[in-house]
Amino acid sequence: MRDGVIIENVKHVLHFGKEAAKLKNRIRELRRAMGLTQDELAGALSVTRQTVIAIEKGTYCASLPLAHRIAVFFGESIESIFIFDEEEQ
Amino acid sequence: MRDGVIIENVKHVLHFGKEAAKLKNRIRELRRAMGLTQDELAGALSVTRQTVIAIEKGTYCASLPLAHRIAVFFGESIESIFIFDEEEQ
DNA sequence: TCAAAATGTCAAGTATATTTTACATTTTTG
DNA sequence: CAAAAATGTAAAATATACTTGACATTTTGA
Repeated sequence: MRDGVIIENVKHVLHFGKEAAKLKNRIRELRRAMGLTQDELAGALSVTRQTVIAIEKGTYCASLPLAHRIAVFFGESIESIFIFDEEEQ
Repeated sequence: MRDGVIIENVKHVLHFGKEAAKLKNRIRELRRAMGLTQDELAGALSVTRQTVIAIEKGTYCASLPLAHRIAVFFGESIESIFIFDEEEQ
């Protein structure tokens, strides 16, 4: 036990976007319609491929700035690309 | 020096939304037009008053789900409430 | 068919958004 | 003017978004 020294080492427990579950999007569909790969889209949006994967899968929500870049890139509005499940009471 | 044990205790350095600088919004204006207090708006949006303050001031960006709730609350689109400075080349 | 390209997964780190608490300043109003 | 209400500020914690790197599986095409 070495002198009673305790080092707490839990940096962050694994999270998984609670909100994201409610938020679907049409990104995969739009990306494929343009014949783009995830990597190419990631480049166009200045994010990593992991981010594209996570957002397409709904693992978590895009930030507002990213949502805007996505909307601009596909020439549509944020609200037409991201579908908010209507149970906001 | 007590036996060479080093406990690093820097949890997180202070950040300040880099993106937020580019993102202005009309929330204060819209809130006042409805005669609402920050606290009342916060309640209506299910966030704290601090969050309303920070977003009105542009300290950081709202998340996409919150941006959506704000848009619904004021009956406008996300893009009409949040103004993205156009230097997204 | 088999190699390359595309997609998926996992883990740990960094960045940013949001909360909580507490107090200070400004604005409103009796 | 003084009290109350509204707004501002600050620090530390938690939640979520995004990155990096490494490797596994699926899909595609010569």
